[in-house]
Amino acid sequence: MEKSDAVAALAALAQDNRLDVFRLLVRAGPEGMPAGEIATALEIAPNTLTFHFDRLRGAGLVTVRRDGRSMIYAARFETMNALLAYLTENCCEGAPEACAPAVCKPARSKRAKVSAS
Amino acid sequence: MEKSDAVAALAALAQDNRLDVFRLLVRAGPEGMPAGEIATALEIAPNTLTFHFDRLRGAGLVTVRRDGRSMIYAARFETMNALLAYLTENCCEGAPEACAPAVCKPARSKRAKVSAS
DNA sequence: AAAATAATTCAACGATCGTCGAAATAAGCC
DNA sequence: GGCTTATTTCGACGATCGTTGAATTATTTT
Repeated sequence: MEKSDAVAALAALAQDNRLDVFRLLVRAGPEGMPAGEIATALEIAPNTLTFHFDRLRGAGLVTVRRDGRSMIYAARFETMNALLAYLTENCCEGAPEACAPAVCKPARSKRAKVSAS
Repeated sequence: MEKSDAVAALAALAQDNRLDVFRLLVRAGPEGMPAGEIATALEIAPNTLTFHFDRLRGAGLVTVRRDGRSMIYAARFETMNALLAYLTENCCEGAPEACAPAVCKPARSKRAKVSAS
């Protein structure tokens, strides 16, 4: 992961609503969650949510697909792991054996009911 | 670590110059580095650097002490580890056994020459 | 005390951020 | 076709961001 990618991912997560959205998507697992459901769960206006999705998507932290009239957003664990790897890598330069790499995996393989925070 | 602390730390790291500063301080180890040395290493104006130090310090990622007319800044590994723990924790809810926690340690115990970038 | 060095403070600036309201687009339902 | 639902687009707004130049404070040196 490049430094600019890391900055983008950090910036994407460095905001209350977006961090909530991402955490919710992580808990929702790889199957993701429709935008409307996220909006009601976190009490964020739909248009504001779109704005945040754009930023998360720009940072590669989220994917979208259409399902009927719903947009299903899902966390990209690959990017999150790359970010964690980048951050730990920086801390361990010169002494890699002292550091434990971080791994981010979905909480559940099957979609599950998730409450807001 | 609280969510607001995590957002603060993420925001502090989500900027090119600040990420560079923090990485440099991590490599410098617990003994830290004088502000002027950082300024020349990264080619950042001293007043601009002060601005970024304030933000890093506000997020608890950095400490300062005075040494003569120099200000010595040092990375706070404790906070960085708390951030990494917070981020991985979010990814592992419901399946903690699937996740490896991240640890951030100083690269060297003794102060060493460090180049920019 | 005067001069030099190291860092901070302050006001200003354009740029980006996060939110809102209103309108537009997209897809399913009658 | 019209009607409803789901989401996005657009323009606007105040707020914060990152940088700069000039002035200031703190400390050491002579």
